[in-house]
Amino acid sequence: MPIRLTDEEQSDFSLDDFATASSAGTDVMMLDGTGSEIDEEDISEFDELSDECDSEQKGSDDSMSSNKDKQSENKGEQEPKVPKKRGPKKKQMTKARVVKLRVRRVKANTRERNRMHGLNDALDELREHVPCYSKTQKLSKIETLRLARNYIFALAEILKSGMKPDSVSFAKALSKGLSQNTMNLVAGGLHLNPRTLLPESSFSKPYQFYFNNSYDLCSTGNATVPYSSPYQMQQITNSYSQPINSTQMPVHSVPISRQPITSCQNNMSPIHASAQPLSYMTPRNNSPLQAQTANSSLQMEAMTSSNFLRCDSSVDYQCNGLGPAMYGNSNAMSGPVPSVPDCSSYTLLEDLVEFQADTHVENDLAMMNSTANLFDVTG
DNA sequence: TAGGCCATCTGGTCCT
DNA sequence: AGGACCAGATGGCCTA
Repeated sequence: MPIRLTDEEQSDFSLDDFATASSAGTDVMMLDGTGSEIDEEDISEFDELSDECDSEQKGSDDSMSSNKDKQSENKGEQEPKVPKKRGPKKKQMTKARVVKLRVRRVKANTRERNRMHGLNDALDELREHVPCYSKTQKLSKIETLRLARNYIFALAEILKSGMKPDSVSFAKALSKGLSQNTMNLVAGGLHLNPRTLLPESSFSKPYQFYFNNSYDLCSTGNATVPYSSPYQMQQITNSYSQPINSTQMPVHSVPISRQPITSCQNNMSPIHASAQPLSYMTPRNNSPLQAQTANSSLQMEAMTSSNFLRCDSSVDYQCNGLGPAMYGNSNAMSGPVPSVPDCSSYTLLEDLVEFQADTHVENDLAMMNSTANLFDVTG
């Protein structure tokens, strides 16, 4: 039922009343002296109208038309004649028109507010589907979008390469271009020491030691024994992000993962044996040796840090039957590990996303396991 | 206290 | 014509 306002009633109808009626979906109709509805006017006159409103509020008793007349008279005395503006003649401003345009503006504001709420709702939904989801510490809008972009890239790379990245590389891929705070969240979500995501220049001395000494750890789980076998290096193009400038190397070398993805259910033979390693696994602007040693030191840091859990452990725990004890960290996993669906059935990115949506998580452990499951993708 | 983030208002433009 | 969309402006809140 629309609200019908006569000329007198319009002046008593406050903006709050308009807002209330508008948000309630109630139409407010303006009636002229004869009781018929007033047509809406050209909104381009709103500035002029506002000025007139202001002058009205200042207590001028003069009518608007006489005000205009006075203004034009003054102009005529002081300034040379200005050629008339083209276009339709502006209609005379009346109180009803002021109110009417105001109503239109209030309606538009309400629509805009609702539109932004819809946008924010969608963003909230997106927040729930990227790593590091937390109800208490929400990611900002821009960080959410960046993280989602990184996440999509990372998952796409996994699907493309069929190779399982270690958690540090995965975390670094997710953290590209994010603020330090969000980086910390990413690291926390993957149960890594946030320092592992710092650029190597900011490593403290012990980390620099690892960086300078090319340790490599066997990813089968024993954190105390350096992996001694030489491994292959391969030149790849970093397609994950554009180099900052052309003088910085667009080509990186990374070690090929020695642990191809295996089937969750039956430990089938390694797949994608000839697959390309993940291009985003390499720290940017590193020499091949730096890439190798930095990656190793990061793995060392991740595996030896007693306060942080490697995400890999849950992957292997669930998919290869390896328990967390294999990582020499008895505190690594606490409580029951949620059951894992058949990872071998997740062959498409959509399935991955759907899987994570279905397994919407409420806490870090569940989130970690859910994310960890995404490592295990079969072609 | 400066800076980041956010919600809201606003007017312009585009689309249906 | 009306609504959707966009970007600028503004003020409030929070945090380092």
